[in-house]
Amino acid sequence: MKNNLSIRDIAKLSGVSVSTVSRVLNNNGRYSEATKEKILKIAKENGYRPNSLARNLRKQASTFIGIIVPDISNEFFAKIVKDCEQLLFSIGYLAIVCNTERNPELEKRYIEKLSNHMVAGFIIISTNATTIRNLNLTLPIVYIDRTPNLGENSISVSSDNYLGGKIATKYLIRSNADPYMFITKTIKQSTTEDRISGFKDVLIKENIEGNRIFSLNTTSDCVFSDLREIRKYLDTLIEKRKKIGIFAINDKVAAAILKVAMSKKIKIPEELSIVGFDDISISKTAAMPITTISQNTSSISSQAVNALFECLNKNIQISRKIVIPIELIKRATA
Amino acid sequence: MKNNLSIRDIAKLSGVSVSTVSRVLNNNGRYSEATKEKILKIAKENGYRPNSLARNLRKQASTFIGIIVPDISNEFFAKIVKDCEQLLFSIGYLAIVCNTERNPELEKRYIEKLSNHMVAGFIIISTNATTIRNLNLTLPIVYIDRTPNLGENSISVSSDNYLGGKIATKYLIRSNADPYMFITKTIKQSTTEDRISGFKDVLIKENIEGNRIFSLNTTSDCVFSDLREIRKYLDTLIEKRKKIGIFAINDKVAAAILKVAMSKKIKIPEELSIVGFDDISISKTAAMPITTISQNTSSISSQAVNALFECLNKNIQISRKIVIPIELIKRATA
DNA sequence: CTGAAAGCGCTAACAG
DNA sequence: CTGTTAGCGCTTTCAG
Repeated sequence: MKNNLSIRDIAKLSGVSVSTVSRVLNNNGRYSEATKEKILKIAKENGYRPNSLARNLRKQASTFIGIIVPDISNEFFAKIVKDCEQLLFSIGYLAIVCNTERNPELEKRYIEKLSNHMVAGFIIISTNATTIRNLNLTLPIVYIDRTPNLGENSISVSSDNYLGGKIATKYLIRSNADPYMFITKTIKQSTTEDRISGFKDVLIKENIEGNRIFSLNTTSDCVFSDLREIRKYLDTLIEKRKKIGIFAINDKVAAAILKVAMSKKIKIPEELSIVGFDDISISKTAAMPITTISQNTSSISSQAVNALFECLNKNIQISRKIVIPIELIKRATA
Repeated sequence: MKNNLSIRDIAKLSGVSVSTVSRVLNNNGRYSEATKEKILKIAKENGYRPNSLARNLRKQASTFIGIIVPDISNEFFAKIVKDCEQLLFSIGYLAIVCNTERNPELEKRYIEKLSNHMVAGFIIISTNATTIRNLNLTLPIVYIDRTPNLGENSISVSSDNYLGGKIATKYLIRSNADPYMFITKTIKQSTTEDRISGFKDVLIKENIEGNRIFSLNTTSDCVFSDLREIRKYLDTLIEKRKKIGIFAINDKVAAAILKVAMSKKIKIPEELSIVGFDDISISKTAAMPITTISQNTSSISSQAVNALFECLNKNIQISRKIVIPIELIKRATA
């Protein structure tokens, strides 16, 4: 195995000391051009690879970043993880990805394990904040999507969910639709709460009354497995013989509503307008392109990585709340 | 920072030597119950975390596995990466995830970087095999999805794409449809090739003639961005006034065809049958549930992790080709 | 410009 | 049952 060569072997082979080899390999100066050439040549010939573990140990540093995420098979999360990973790699870090399934116990175990001097910092996507607090970590952490209500120093990056909720609702009202919102069963999340707040605040401002939020007894990931509930609610709404406007908590729910509506031959957007949230691919692949509030995932990722990078370099824990603008994407459903 | 305590600090605090602490921490026996209790207590009180980097360095081992994947925002890949990651974690490994975008240069850089004693092995999903060969790695590698034609020892895990192609085609023919296949522009991949072979072989056996493969000038990921080509092909086929059966290279393409067909009011499955491949979520969320060949992603992942684990433990490079059975899932489109 | 030596935190002989 | 010690591969003073 040529791979097992150490810096000492290279030193021996080149007839110099290990420190010289190290200096050459790290471009630390204080060596002659001739030795440099020689060492580099020998290192290359032998396929020398520096042992990053040893280097990290010596430098008391790590080139790993832990990315904690509920589930990368969720497209929205996958995009963010992917972007973060690629940005991290471009600045010399590697991403250790951990799927927690929103299981707080598992999440805790991941974070503990990664804290064992393995990672330089964390990017934590959509977490339950409470589990983190107990670990009294000193590593920099950037939270994405869900903002934990920690008083401590922390960085959070998320879309302007509140404004998104408002814009979607206003748009529905402006197109003369009677606004309703469809949400799913979900653990209390700041993002969802914010979208709902946006919706409610517009209703108040416009003096629209009544309970206009329909809560589906399913999660967003399973919304397609049983459409009967949506069908029932839609029947209720259609009876009113007014143009209906539905703000769906996310694109999956919007797509499910669209599917039911089309099977009922409801005219979209004439009789029913739908606005989703997230702008994931389903809003393009659905039978009709779905109007939605787009989250700028690449901006989220780059802001998160930048903030983390800043912490890492300055070696301080900064406190910052970064809000990423959202955008209404007008397509066919509203 | 309590985190910075080392084993030596714990030793000092407990009034024992480092080796005793090490033995206790690793359950290596040869210590009294009393010292064990004491050390564990002190370690806990001080929030001691063993430095895994140092441990790995000393043991000449790594608890990282590199997962190389084109793109985790592709649902099929995401599922596999997620399953692998979770299985790896359950046996004590952490996954370093690398998105290569099918860029051979980037892929090479990732693999080189990870080879620097950082990872114990690789899971490489859907790669261009040629780039690997040059790196003469000694680490165990499991290939998923795409089987590189390396003569060397290597492990590959993939679905039975050939049989999948055959089953889909036979099913179409048995339901009295005239079989055609829709493929996309893609780099030469063994998986795609196998599905096509399956299709072709059935045609030969059934004495069905003519060029029946329509090649779309797009990639699967972009197939929805311009449906005109599909529309055109569908027009051509429908003119024949026979029941048409389309085997789509994957579910995304199937969903695009379905979308176009529905907008043309073509009766499905009476006039047109569609069978997809992969069984990703779009086949459930589409306007009509799509009949498809299901790839058992969890089986793929577990076989891959098992094989890798075997290599890691026995410290040998085994050679094995694992083929995962596929399954026809009958839904509404065929 | 170069080398010797210390030591990052840990494990594993070996000696007692 | 416990301690001493060497050393994993590397970087980095400190001397020369």
